[in-house]
Amino acid sequence: MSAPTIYDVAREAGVAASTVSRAFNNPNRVRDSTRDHILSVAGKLGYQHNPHARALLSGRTHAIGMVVSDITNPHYFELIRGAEQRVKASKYTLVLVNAGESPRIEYDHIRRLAQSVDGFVLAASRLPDENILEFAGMRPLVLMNRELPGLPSVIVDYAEGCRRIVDHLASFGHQSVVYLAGPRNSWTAQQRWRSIRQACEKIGIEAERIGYFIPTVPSGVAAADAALHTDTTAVIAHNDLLAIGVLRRLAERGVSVPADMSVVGFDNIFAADLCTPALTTLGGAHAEVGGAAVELLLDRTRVIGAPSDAEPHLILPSWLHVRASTGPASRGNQSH
Amino acid sequence: MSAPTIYDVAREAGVAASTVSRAFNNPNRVRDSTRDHILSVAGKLGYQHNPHARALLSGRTHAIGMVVSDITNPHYFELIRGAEQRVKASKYTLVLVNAGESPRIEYDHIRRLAQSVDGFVLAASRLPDENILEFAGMRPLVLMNRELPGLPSVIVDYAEGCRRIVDHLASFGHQSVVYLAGPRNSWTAQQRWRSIRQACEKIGIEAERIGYFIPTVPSGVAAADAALHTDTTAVIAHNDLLAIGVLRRLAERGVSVPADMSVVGFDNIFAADLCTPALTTLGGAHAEVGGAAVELLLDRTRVIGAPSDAEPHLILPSWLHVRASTGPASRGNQSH
DNA sequence: CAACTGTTGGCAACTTGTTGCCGTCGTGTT
DNA sequence: AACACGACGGCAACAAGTTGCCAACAGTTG
Repeated sequence: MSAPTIYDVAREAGVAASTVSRAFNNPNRVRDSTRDHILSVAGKLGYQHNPHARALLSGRTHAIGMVVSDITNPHYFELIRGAEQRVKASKYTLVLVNAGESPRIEYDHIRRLAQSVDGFVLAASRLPDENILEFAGMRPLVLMNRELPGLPSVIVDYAEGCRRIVDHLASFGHQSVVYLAGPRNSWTAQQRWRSIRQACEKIGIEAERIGYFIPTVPSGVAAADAALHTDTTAVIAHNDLLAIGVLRRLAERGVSVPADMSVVGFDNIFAADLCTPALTTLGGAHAEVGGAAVELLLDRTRVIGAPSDAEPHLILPSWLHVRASTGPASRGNQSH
Repeated sequence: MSAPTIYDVAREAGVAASTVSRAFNNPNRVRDSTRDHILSVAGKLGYQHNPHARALLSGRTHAIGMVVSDITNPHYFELIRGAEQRVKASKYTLVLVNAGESPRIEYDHIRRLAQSVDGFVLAASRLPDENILEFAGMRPLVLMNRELPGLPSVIVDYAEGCRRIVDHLASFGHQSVVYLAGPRNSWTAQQRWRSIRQACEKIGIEAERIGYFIPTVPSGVAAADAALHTDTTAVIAHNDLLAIGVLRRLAERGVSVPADMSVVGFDNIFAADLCTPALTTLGGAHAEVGGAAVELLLDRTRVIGAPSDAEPHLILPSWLHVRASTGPASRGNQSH
């Protein structure tokens, strides 16, 4: 009726339960012939490890958790795909949890999951540093698109990317840019704003940040309206979803893109190439970020407790996809 | 050092471990004052249940698994969102696993997860009936957008939806439609083709099915090319991703939509409204499907073993979003 | 042939939490 | 005052594995 245990296998194979256990975990502690016999009996009975019993003693669950701040954001697709690809090659299972842009939900989920997985990768976590460090003390943990001293992380090179965006806009004669910021507690939002400002300073154009926006299409309404209150000719939206929302709103309000306003996004999601006008956006090696993060995590679950002195910080390349939403700056667009 | 156990709590509180256990699980088996004392000691020590130890004995894990056939398909967003919403109101955790359109991966994942969750919801499973029944014997299980006699399921009303699509196309004067089918092992693909054919028969227009396509944008190339080999004036793609791929390919080949060819999709994903021309597509109460499936599952994890005689089959409504990709049939488009 | 070494497999203790069963204690009833 | 009963808490067995330690055995060496 219920699932067979090692005891069933042991009885059937005429050995002790401990021998069955060793046949699986410690193959060279049992003779090859015995081991083959046990494995064949186990196969015949359809034996499967009970993950709970195993985890109870060993503390290892052969699962790793991937926490994404919003699973409905297509940006994470490539991250997830890359992570899965890498996990598939190991004996681990990837469990996904969605924080839905809520730090509280993210916190609760991780806390609950902490005892059920061997480690975490956090994608663009919205949690404050203290919380992340708290979890890092419980399980190995790797950050994606977020940095925190002492913890391993893999990020896309947004600093360089922001420079490219600003250079691109400057080359079109724009004298100012507005950054439509992502969530307040998003590390990438901080990072992008800093990089944009620095790049602007360097070449002598104005930079302004507006708001904190939830990076979704509907937020584009508020973001676009706020941008129109300034007299900028170029906006950089925190991500493509927000940028697409901005494009829509601008169209509604009769502002033509890129003639009156240039718009840039981040992530190069699939829809960026579909909207009208097609969106200029910063892409990156997202799948590689996912894969590398899992790679680092698996290293850390094997050898435990290397003190977090010189944890690796991988920075993977980004590149600008220039499409139709950016163009030459208009002169004297004071009237909105 | 390591996490406190009930034994630590018991020692600290001056009671037996069993009393601590009962204080949590069976509150009226211990006196209120004792219970309060235990809970306060537990709080002070930061005690947390070890889910593995608990699961080992009770078999309950307070987690439910949601398996989606391809997490990068935006169609599942609403399903996931609805499911999460409903789960949040319970004490359960939702773990997502992605099958990536591979039945083998789906099978392995479910098999591995089977012992770690209290039940499953399968979204548009690609597994053969036998496998699903096998898993249904192990854990409570609810199907989304798939039907299987004896198992509870929640589906969108694609039958009615297909009728609406066909009526819509017929009202534009189309004399034939081609269905660009989804994966061979997709129940919805079968169901849609059957419904389309019946609807066409009823009103006397031609229906043809082409291929089995992986429902992604890149597959649209092959699908569009195949459609152009016929002399139809209207295609119904298995989902919006495929439809968008078809739109792209048609544009590449200079076929104008909807003048030369009408295109319809399924799911009403967010990009359907962005592409050019905007896509006519069948939407549905997807979030409600997710919520209802979880609801049914939670019912089944509480009361176990009601024999699967009259399991509920919920059918939630669908509706057609008419956009720019459908229009009057062209006359005599024999030349491709 | 005895002593030594290495391989192999079994026993039993251990992981944490749950639960059936039993003893004790206090209160109420007759 | 004796008895009965219910409430409460403890003991110990149990879930399904893992692992330290020991014993048995085979093979090698002196």
